Amino acid sequence: MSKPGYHHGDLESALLQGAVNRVRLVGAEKVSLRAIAGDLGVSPSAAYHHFPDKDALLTAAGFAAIDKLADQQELALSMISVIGVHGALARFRALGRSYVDFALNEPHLFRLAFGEHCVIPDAIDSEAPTRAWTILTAALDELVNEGLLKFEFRQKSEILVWSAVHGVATLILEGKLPPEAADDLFDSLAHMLGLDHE
Amino acid sequence: MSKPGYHHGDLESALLQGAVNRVRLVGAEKVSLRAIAGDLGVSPSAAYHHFPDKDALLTAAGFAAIDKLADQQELALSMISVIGVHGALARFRALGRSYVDFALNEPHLFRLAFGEHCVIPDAIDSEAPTRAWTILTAALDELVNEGLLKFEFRQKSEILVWSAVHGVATLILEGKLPPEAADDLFDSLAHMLGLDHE
DNA sequence: AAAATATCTATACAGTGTAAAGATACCGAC
DNA sequence: GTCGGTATCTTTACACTGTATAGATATTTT
Repeated sequence: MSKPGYHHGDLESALLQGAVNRVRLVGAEKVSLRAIAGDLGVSPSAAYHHFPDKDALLTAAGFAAIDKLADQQELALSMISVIGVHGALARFRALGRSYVDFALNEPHLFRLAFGEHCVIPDAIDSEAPTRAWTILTAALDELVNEGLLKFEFRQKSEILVWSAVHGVATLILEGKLPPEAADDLFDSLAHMLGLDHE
Repeated sequence: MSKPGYHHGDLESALLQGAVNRVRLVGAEKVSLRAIAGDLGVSPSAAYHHFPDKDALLTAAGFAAIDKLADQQELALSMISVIGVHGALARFRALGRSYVDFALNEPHLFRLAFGEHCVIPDAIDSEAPTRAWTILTAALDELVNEGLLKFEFRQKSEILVWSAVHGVATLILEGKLPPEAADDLFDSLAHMLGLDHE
């Protein structure tokens, strides 16, 4: 499936992977199609049989990055096996931490994923909600089920929590807030949602 | 100061203004230095006597955009002359609205202002806080003075509020949340800060 | 007035995305 | 199997980009 002949075999996914790698290293604005093609030992024009243009390839890479974030979040969740109240709280916090950590550890992928590429039209009431959204709602559901979050606040909590966590992640990333701001924010969120002690 | 001779007279600020205009229209990634120079009837190389490279010019344009946002916020604030409790609440909300409106009305300027250009190192406890920060803290101070916001929550409210508003603005801008999410967020924030009725 | 300096132009070069045409390998129909 | 069609890849070419270098022109200093 990856024999080096005239035909590559699976150039499409190879290009995508190459694009992700390059973006990861130097950022989306500085990756060149020719470099990605060069890495694969392939002519620059070859890409045009699999993607309409460079922008489309980067967009695909961006969606891959979104998926990587979701993977990381699920991994972070899976590492907390505690059940009950403490588990729900720990998972809630871990969700925020993994989000911010991804932004700081993979700044270029994070920027691509949430930049002007990868614009999802009307996501929240879309019929195919994004994985990140599903993960978040599940965590909030757990908080409600444990009696930690009042049901009447749940709906609007979705927007508040995602916005706040995404905001603090990007503001730290772009140097507008110091790294400690993340934990402060988590404290505030937990407190204001009424998730404090016990 | 702007006579069309061999020497332009004030090329530096003209370039900056031209850069802002072009970014506003097509986005930072698609502006070319040559186009900006062309608009001014000037050779492409001329810019290099005023900015080290294209990136520096865009960065300067980004800081100009940050200033435009602050202008817009102050303008929004100035239009609310009510004093007392209701005034404090209205100003708090107007601050959020103008932030989100700027993002939606000037998406390209907003992206540039908060993108990887214009990275301010360690902003929050910097000795020269940004105007946006000053404006926000003033609004929160007013809430405290009016007895609407408990003093013990003020400090962390700064981070929470800015993060949430910035987050919802970018998530709406990039199609991850619907436009109505902004008002929902303001409601949540007001409610959770204890700023509800009366 | 002459010399020094700042500002701008002209030219050139390497690198970019991508369109067009030709080469090569695969795949299904006979 | 063989043949033709098609998908895939290469070659070549073009317009465009940022920017380095060297020369022209105006301004400022002496």
